Amino acid sequence: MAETGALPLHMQISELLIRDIAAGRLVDGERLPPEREMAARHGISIGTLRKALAALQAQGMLERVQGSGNYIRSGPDPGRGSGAVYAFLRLELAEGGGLPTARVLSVDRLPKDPALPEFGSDPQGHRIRRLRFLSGTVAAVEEIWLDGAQTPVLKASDLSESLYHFYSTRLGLRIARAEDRVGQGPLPDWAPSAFPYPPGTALPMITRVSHSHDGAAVEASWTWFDPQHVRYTVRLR
Amino acid sequence: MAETGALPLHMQISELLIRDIAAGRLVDGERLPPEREMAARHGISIGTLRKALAALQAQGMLERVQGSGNYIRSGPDPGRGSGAVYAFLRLELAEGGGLPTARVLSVDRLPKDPALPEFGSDPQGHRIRRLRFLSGTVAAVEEIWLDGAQTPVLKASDLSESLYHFYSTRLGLRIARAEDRVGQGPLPDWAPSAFPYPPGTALPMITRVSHSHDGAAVEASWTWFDPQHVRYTVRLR
DNA sequence: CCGGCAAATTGATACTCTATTGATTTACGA
DNA sequence: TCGTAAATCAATAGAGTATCAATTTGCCGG
Repeated sequence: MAETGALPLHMQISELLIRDIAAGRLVDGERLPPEREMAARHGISIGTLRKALAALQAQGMLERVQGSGNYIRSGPDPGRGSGAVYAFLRLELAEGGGLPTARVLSVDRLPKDPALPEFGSDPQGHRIRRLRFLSGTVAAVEEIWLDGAQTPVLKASDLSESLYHFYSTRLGLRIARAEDRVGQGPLPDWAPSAFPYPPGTALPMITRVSHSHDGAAVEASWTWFDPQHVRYTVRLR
Repeated sequence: MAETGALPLHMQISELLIRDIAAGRLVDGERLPPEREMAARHGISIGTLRKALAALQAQGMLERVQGSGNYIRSGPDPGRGSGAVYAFLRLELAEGGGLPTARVLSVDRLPKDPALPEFGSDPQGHRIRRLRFLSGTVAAVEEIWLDGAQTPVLKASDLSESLYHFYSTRLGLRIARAEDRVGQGPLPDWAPSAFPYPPGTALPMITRVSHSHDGAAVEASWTWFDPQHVRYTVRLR
């Protein structure tokens, strides 16, 4: 097992386990063998193994339960394609599908807009304004508010196409569930001219509240979409 | 090959029961054997079995009645008394919830409207036009088309508040899944004057295709709802 | 039909023992 | 100084066993 001159042992073990998870050999909810056994199998001390496991825990891939064992928590699969990354996106082109991309228009830390539904404990939030595209077609205008308590600073250059992916990998914040209410509302006047309607136009409007896995509401957003080209799509069963 | 450890017994039993429910081997309302018997059968202690049952209870899949027994509760969210009947209804009052009722405006057997999405094999369909209420508030206008092959005759007096319930009990037709696309569209001119918008108003509009449990699309519909008082609500997880 | 009672069943608690991770310390080698 | 090994003890979870409380259901008699 030990390779001289390579990574420290604990990193090698971490990497091994991460690869097993990414490859699907270790799946969400599975329990690892007891530490004593694992250490013996890899020919290393328990302390070293524990250092490796702690690194996985820090990445949210492992839940360690004192007295019970170590459980895989591979939640949003980090190795997967864009499917899981956009698990909560419900906008599609009218003819179906559409590859999502987004252009950030502004990011500001501000007092929360009182018109927003309740979320988070901080009176301030990070306001992100974006233009959403589906396969290059202008699709929607978004105003997203992340609770200020989640991070002191948020910069446009930090953000990735999928905000939820960014939250997960950079802030250690996993969105576990969300609630959407679709109605109608006037397009705001900050909407960019690339969006094909004048401000004030009554458009379909989504109000969303998103919750982390401990149940707390951490994000709220408004989205106005183009009803000529876009549909909010739901598959019910 | 990644090695895994065994899950604790109580988790194994939970998983077994969950799988039995998902596979239909345990159905809604069914009573489990007495705990003493179950524990003996699985070769575990009552305490351990009870821990497994408590987990199912926490997930809303089991109702435990002291002095009586443990009952499967695998239906839709138990919080909604007649929830099963309205499992596919996604309209709620803006402030949440709302008891759904409907008034049938007309029922006709007609050639299918070519603007409809494709469904069913019969060139004719039953067209049902309704006014939807939520807790007495006028909520939406619906035009529903059931494929003509599902029944030769459909009369307004036959229909119940929940069409899907009617389909199931009277036509032996179970709607297993549906697809909704929410956009915007002009209120049709047949809309009743009780609906608080003039015909032609751009309103949120749902286009739905419903499938029976053998996969066939058997019903299509359009719904226009009042964005002042009503929201199309989705809980995502 | 109602009330009482017995039997059956789950709810709750306590105790014991084993397995497992959490935490800390010391020592050694590169 | 960092990585690693090894040891020890603390704390928690899991599992088994036992006992009693509380509730439900069914049966029987008045």
